[in-house]
Amino acid sequence: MHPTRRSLLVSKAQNRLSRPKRSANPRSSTISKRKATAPEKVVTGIVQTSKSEKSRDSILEAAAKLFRRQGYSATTLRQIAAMAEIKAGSIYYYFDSKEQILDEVLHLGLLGVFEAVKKAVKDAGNVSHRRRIGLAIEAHLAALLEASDFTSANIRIYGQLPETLKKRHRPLRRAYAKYWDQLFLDARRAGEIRADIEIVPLRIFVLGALNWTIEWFSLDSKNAVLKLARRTELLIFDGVKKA
Amino acid sequence: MHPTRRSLLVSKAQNRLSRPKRSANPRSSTISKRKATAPEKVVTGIVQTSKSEKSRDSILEAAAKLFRRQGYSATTLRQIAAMAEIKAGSIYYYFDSKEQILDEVLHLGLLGVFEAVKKAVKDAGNVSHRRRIGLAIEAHLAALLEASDFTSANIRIYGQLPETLKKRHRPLRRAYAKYWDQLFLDARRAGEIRADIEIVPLRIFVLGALNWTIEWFSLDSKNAVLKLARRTELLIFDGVKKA
Amino acid sequence: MHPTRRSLLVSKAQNRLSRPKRSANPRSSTISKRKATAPEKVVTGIVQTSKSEKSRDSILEAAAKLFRRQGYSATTLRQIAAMAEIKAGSIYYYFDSKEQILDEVLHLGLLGVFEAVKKAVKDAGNVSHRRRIGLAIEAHLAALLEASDFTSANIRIYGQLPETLKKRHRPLRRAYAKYWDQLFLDARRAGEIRADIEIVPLRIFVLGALNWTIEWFSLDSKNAVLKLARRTELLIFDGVKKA
Amino acid sequence: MHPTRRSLLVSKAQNRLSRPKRSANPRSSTISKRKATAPEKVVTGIVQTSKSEKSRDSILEAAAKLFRRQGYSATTLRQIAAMAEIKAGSIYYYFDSKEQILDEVLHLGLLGVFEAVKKAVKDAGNVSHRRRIGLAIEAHLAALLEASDFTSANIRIYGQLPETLKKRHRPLRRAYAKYWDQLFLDARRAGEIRADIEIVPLRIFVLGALNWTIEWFSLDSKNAVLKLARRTELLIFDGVKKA
DNA sequence: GATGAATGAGTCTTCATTCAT
DNA sequence: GATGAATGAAGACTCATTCAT
Repeated sequence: MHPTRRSLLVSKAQNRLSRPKRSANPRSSTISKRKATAPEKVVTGIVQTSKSEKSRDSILEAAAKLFRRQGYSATTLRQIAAMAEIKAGSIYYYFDSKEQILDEVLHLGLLGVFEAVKKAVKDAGNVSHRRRIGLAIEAHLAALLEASDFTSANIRIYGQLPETLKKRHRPLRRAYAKYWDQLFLDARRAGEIRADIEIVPLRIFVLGALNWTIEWFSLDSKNAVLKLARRTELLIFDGVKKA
Repeated sequence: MHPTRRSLLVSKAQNRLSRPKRSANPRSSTISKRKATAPEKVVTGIVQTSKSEKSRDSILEAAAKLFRRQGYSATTLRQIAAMAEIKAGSIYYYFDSKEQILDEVLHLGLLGVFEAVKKAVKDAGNVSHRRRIGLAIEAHLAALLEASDFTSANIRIYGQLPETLKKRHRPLRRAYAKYWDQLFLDARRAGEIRADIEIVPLRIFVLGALNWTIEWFSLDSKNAVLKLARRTELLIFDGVKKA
Repeated sequence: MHPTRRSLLVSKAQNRLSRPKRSANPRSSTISKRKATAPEKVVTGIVQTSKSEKSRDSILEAAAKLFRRQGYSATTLRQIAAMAEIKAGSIYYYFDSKEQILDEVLHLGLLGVFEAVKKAVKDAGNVSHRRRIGLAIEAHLAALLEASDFTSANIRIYGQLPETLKKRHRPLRRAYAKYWDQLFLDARRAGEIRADIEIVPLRIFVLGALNWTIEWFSLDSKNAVLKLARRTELLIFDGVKKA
Repeated sequence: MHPTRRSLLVSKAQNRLSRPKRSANPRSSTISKRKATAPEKVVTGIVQTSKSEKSRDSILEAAAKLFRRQGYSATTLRQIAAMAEIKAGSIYYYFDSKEQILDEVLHLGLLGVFEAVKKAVKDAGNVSHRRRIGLAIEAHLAALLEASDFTSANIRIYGQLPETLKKRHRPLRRAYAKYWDQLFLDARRAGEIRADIEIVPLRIFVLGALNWTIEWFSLDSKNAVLKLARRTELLIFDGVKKA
């Protein structure tokens, strides 16, 4: 995920995330974006993240990596701090609680796949529905297996979180599901998917097969993800039986 | 899982599980099976578990349910004790550590699906390979979604455990994977699966799709699992595209 | 320590030890001695300890050994039970509490040296004071290093016990100290010890040197204790300097 | 023990003690000594310990006092914390475990006597061997009975610790014993001790007599320790018998 | 006589969190 | 911005003790 993208995501996240710790939190993304327009940055054309923001990001990245690997409960703030190369106490300069970090990680993770998939589909232009879905599969897998740890953290830990923590993310999750349903629906309408296939079970089936890859997959060869995506598309569309 | 079955599983588990807390652990299922031959039990034909064993089992069951729901780290011994209706300290009469409980839950869970699937396949008799695989799918889903919480706990939490804890279960996991590979291999040899389908990716794909159901599925209608199994078999074999 | 002796000690201990657990405690040594006069035992002339008493004794012996080795706090009832080859719960058939076991161990230990020393001195007959003290030294060392673990347990752990537990044993301890003081006093009066030597510091010095041997000594050669005793007597009487 | 001395000891201890809790432990005495060169401290000439170090030291001091009084097992971290006037959890900011506290207490205690004795002997200058040994005796007794609780804690509890804990301290203990052996050896070579006296038993005898004083001695009069030392020297060299 | 099963109080230890500096 | 120091609540685990059988 590029810094630019990240900043965007953070800013959106910020909107729906909890109570800023201090009345005027200087690290709210609103301000950071404002800072991004500051002279010296405009010059380079690159979004320079301030030192402060770098810390904030490295906390999130460390958290994502650890959540993904060990789960939420098993991850301590000290582990996160160590990986982010700061002291545990400093985390509270950026976040109100461990829970808030989780919230942000989850949100960024979901936003990550969602936007990647949408972009892939949009960039596809005028192609067959099968191809469009194939590209969505590839984007989903890439977000999960290649990009950042945010998406994989989300997929891995979401199921085990208490209701309270899940609640906030349900709308976006539902939206993502709907997006896939639409892809399949369009394909069925266009006759590229048999009429007797029910959409929701299909989506569950497909996303399940995709998400489960975190448990087994390890990035070895160059375009492993691409190959995996192709194979998966093939299985889904053609099935396994002899014609 | 029937008590009978469970006892069997426990006894096997016992063999490979760590240091029995007391030199001669009287709660080993070996003894309980011996007890099962006592007069009054022979009459009823039902394996009566002793009070002691009931406690042990209810600890395991509670642990499985909680591990499945919240993960290993987030589950406290007090929660397990509360659900098993004993006091936390008493757990240590039956187990040496939380880790040992985990070990046993994981083992029973894996043994559970594995034996269920093997049985389903064996009982199928002389049927097509597709049918055989369909039955395996059904058995796997049933173990995961209907039977006990052991299998679902295993599937859900395994990925987040530290290496040390996973290690002990790897052999059986590998055996289970091999078992599925064989099912697919046989089907391909018999020409029921296209020759260009690679077995290992297929198995990963299929088991992923099955396992992921824990994240979404909730037992509502009567034969929900059966329907799910049929639909999944259809997707896998026929794919989604129009003939 | 011979069973006979032991029984005696136990009976005395009993008198000053705490509240019998049950109104009519069948294991009080009074009763056990009565049992010892039962026909079949009179015949053999040997004090046969009943099975019950054997358990009681082995608990005490195990406790002494463990207290000596690890201290009182670090020793668990389960360790004692294991070494006595019974189950932890059964200890409560013989003793009211861990504290009571301690009490008895301490008492037996002190009584042990005390009586051994008195006997050695009495058996010496008409000898020089130096010889008498030499024999006392030997007896003390033998009780400490050879005989049972009761005396060494006492010497080792007494200093770290809370006041409440020490209190009960103070009278006997004082009596033992007085006994040694008398030995030295007699020797001084008889001119075998210089007149300028103060008795109490001398006794502290000597007993200190003797007691400390538990920390270093290990029984290797046959009459190691005897040699140690001789050497110690020599050091005490002659000192180290050239005549 | 003076703060200065203590700091020194701590720093040496630090070197050989286990895994500092955090990569760069800021409470190492190295830093504190550096701090000691800060202006205001140079003025007073007194080593001002930082607040942090004060806590660490008071934990150690409390531990030493309690270990000495009750033994290691019987001492709880809450007791240590209470005496050090902090909360139990805070102990873990400075130490990894109760065991590490023990380790440090033991080490400081042994180092304490050892250095005190060496210093006393070195400062003695050109004196008779008897006088030198007399001074060593005095220094040993002073370390044990007057100075800190570290040495007395060491002497009292060492014998009851499990092998694992003793192991680390054996080299220094052996070195201390060797040091005394050398003192006696020199004296014997110089003809101040009879040729027939064996060194090792003599050292055991002498140190035993000295160490045992913890069990009885209580500081009452001003130069009680000095008197005790003189008396002990006299007993050792001249023995008790009439010339 | 003896024990299997259980418990409650307490132990060491961890950890999110706070806050003065 | 950042951290060193501290804390309280909770976690896993231990242990003396109890008691029905």
